[in-house]
Amino acid sequence: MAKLSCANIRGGGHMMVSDVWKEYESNEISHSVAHHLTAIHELMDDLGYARVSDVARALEITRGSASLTLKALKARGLVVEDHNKFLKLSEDGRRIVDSILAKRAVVRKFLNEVLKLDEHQAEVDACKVEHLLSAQTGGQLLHFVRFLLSDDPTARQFLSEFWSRLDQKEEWQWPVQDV
Amino acid sequence: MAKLSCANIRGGGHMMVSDVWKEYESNEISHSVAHHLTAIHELMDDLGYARVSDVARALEITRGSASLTLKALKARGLVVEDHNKFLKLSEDGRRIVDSILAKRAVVRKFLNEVLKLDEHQAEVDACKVEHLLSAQTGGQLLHFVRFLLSDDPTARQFLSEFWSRLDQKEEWQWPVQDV
DNA sequence: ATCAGTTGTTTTATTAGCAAAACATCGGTT
DNA sequence: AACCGATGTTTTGCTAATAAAACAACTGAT
Repeated sequence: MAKLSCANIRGGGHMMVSDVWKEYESNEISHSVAHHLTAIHELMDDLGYARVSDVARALEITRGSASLTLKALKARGLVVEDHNKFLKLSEDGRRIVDSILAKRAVVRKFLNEVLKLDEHQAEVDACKVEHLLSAQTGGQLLHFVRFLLSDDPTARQFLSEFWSRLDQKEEWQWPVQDV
Repeated sequence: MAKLSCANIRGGGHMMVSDVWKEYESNEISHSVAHHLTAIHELMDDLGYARVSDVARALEITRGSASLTLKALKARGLVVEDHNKFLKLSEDGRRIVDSILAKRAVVRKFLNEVLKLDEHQAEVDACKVEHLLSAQTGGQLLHFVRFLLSDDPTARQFLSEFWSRLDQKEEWQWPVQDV
């Protein structure tokens, strides 16, 4: 029978044979790491600085937890620390945040402006998914959404047709399988 | 400043104040749990039965790990055990698997048949995301994909226009933000 | 200068998820 | 009966991510 497992089920544990080829890339960005990094980014925008405590407050976790995670991120070279405990994204860290925010933005836009899910739902689902999508998927989705929401008459016509059908359902149920 | 955290960052830890309202729902389905449940489902289809060892083999984890996880799932009432150690999904378990597989199928179809990502990439990304999407998102996406891939001339025209533009790019880069 | 509040770190403990290894059980061979 | 292989469980240990609590260091007001 077919292998059931997908790319990365494991949360922790040791390196496996199939992972050896990226042994010292360690490129995996967990949900937690994604949020620590984006928190620093947004804090820099909002406050002009980001300390351990600020990150902890933003993420609603204890300072101790943030301290540990951020220590690991400094070790990974994604975050750098000021002479006075002020945090900043490294070049690598910024690249990661950029790609995450880009994916989050395009997913949110698609869910909200195309599928017409309410903003909160769109935000929540985009947040869950942002760090998991491949660059390919993110890129293609971006092209799709851009064209879909462009002035192109084909796109406008398609969308208005789709939305009018959506309105007619209103009460949709959630069928299974066999899409 | 705005709260940065989204629905469920936490991996473990205790129940938080904001979670109390669903204290004994414990509805969260982790990636791991999703795969244990779907493994049982597919094993029933393929072999006609599913034991701890079969699940472990399918997921490529040790029997010990599978044994522990499945014990927890029995305790949660999602999996039931035969008089002779044969596993089966409960009614609740089946409902969860159905919704997961439905979401996986529609996401895979969208990524592969609309965004034209190769099957492997589509499968991997769908697998990562399947258990995270809300029922609303899954439902709306289903309607969207159905209409998009239907015979409707508006949809056909839109898709062919989108694809022709995709072909003209071919080498796309991955810009940031400001979608 | 002292005292309170904020900040950062460390230590201890928890949970989820895994591996590895030891163990027990059952079933069929020989 | 003895053995081998497959199966299921338990124990121990690991990582990631958290909380909680203790601690140290700095900051500011009085």
